[in-house]
Amino acid sequence: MHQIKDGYLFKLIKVDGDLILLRIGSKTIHSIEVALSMSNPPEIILEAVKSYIWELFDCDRELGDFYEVASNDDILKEVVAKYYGLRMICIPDLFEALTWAIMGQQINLTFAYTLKKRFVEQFGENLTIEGETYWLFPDFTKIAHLHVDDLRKLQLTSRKAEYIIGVAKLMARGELSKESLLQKQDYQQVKKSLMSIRGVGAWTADYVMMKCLQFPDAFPIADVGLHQALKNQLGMERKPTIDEIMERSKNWEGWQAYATFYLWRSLYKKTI
DNA sequence: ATCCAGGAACTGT
DNA sequence: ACAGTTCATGGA
Repeated sequence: MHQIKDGYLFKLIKVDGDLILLRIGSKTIHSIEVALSMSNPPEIILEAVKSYIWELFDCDRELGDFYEVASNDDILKEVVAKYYGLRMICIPDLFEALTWAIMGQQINLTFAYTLKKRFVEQFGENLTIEGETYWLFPDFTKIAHLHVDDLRKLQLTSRKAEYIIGVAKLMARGELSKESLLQKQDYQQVKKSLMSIRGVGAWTADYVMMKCLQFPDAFPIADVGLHQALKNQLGMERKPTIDEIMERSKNWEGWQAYATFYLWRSLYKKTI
């Protein structure tokens, strides 16, 4: 879905039917520089690219309050100092966010990435530039027509295949969209709507609200990665219980998604 | 081998 | 509302 090379992030997007490769860089900490594969793009495309980038990195978020909260929190103090400036890396496409969350349920991340790669390379569009191939996440209209067996071949379980095709069908019928979810604008209402979808429980709903709908207070509290990170940060020999996390996260009110994201980041040992 | 993964639906109480 | 069971498969 994306590649990082020479300090640039490459990402393929589709605007108005055109596939456009973005080369995203940042020369100073207060700027983002984007180059397009399309020459002389019209203004309307430039605007679409700008809003995409803005959403991808959650740029409307003012992080001052979060850092204020985190600097007074024993758990967050360290990760915030370490990854200062990190913003939520969002998944603007609702279908991608839901599908990815469903794929990743109850399996290790390595295998989840394998599944996603197979899914994308089987059903997604791609563009090859200078010998490098870039992929677009599959469109829900295409997935809506599939059968469970089509996804079983990729080693998705029958259940997950049903869930993913079900989500695609809901979206294809116009019964589920990012716009309609965002119109609710009340945390519990949005979460309830998401959880009414087969295959979407509390964890997935919160994950999607965090990574796609940009709720800074979304909190996938049952997440095992979060538990692992907390165990590490607190130097515990066991993972914390849900009750313990509820207690310790009281300070994070309003910023649970960012707290979770920074803690997830602490699990990723490889230095970029 | 054994445990467990960035869970959720289903079933029984 | 709540607890236990089933699904399902690769990574470490």
